[in-house]
Amino acid sequence: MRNASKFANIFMAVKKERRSDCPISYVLDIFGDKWTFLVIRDLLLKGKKTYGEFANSDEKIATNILASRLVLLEEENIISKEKDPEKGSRFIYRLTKKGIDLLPVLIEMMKWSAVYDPDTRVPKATAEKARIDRDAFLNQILEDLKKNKYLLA
Amino acid sequence: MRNASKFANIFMAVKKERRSDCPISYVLDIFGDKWTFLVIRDLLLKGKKTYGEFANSDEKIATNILASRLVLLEEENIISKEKDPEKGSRFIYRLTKKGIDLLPVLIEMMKWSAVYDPDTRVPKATAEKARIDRDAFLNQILEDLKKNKYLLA
DNA sequence: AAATTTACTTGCATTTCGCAAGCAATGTGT
DNA sequence: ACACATTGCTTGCGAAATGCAAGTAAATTT
Repeated sequence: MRNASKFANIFMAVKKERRSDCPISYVLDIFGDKWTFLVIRDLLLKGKKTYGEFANSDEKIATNILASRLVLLEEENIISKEKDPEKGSRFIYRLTKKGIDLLPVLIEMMKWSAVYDPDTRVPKATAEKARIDRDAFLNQILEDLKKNKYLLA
Repeated sequence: MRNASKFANIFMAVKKERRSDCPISYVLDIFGDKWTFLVIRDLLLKGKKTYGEFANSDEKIATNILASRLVLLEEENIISKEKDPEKGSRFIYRLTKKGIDLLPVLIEMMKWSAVYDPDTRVPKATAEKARIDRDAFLNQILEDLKKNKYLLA
């Protein structure tokens, strides 16, 4: 099958090949830009669920970028997409287990920013709780997720 | 001081303004690309210390990109740079405390990849240890760092 | 003093981003 | 039934970032 890749390039979306077999690089191959992790944040910590809600984030992601990232995240099985049963013109995006399991990464990012961002908006008490008992903090967020409560909502 | 920013633009490097006050966004404003975290990985987990070593990473970063990222990381006080006392044509890059404190983020990325990358190169035993006792795993890496031993070297 | 090592810089083609506008499907009001 | 709004995208295009190859400069070795 010599020209299999050339064939695929013409007729279908082709997964970019990874740059190395390193686990850090695996994450960056998916999340190595300024936007993709923000979508996860919105889903996990802000309770956003629709295209319009993502598009209205504080950071003002461009709609074409947003659309391409949602496709990528769905292809990677990090999010799923379904029609809103209450409104067919709307779609609900959800995190899969693979997506929810990014929470520890986000929490460590938050902890780092809480320490080193001089203008952090992470409240002292929140930073303390995350630092003192990380697992409890993490489980609290997961519990809240089931109840539609969100840390950064 | 009305035209302070215009003034600064002409005569000096200007920090890009942040997109929001969100702690995740703070991290992404610095690390939101496919390369910057790899430099941290090389310093923290591979024991690389020089420009040439970074440039020879598996992922083959372009030298102009590498140079720009090293400048950025130094500006952010995440790394420091000094002449190699044993060879003046060479520079040694080191992580500051702020840089070393990114280790938890890297570890969580590794853990996630160990679970979800079907071709992960993280050994089962390593993944297990990181999962069962994260703090011990983290401290082990920090101890190893002092002895110039590295997890991914 | 020539050759090599090391750390970059420069020029240029390619890719991605970012903004604004447009479009299609569904939903709503009259 | 028909216009208008909402929602989720797509398209076009200028600007910025990336990626590659080649070049430069300082220190080191031979």
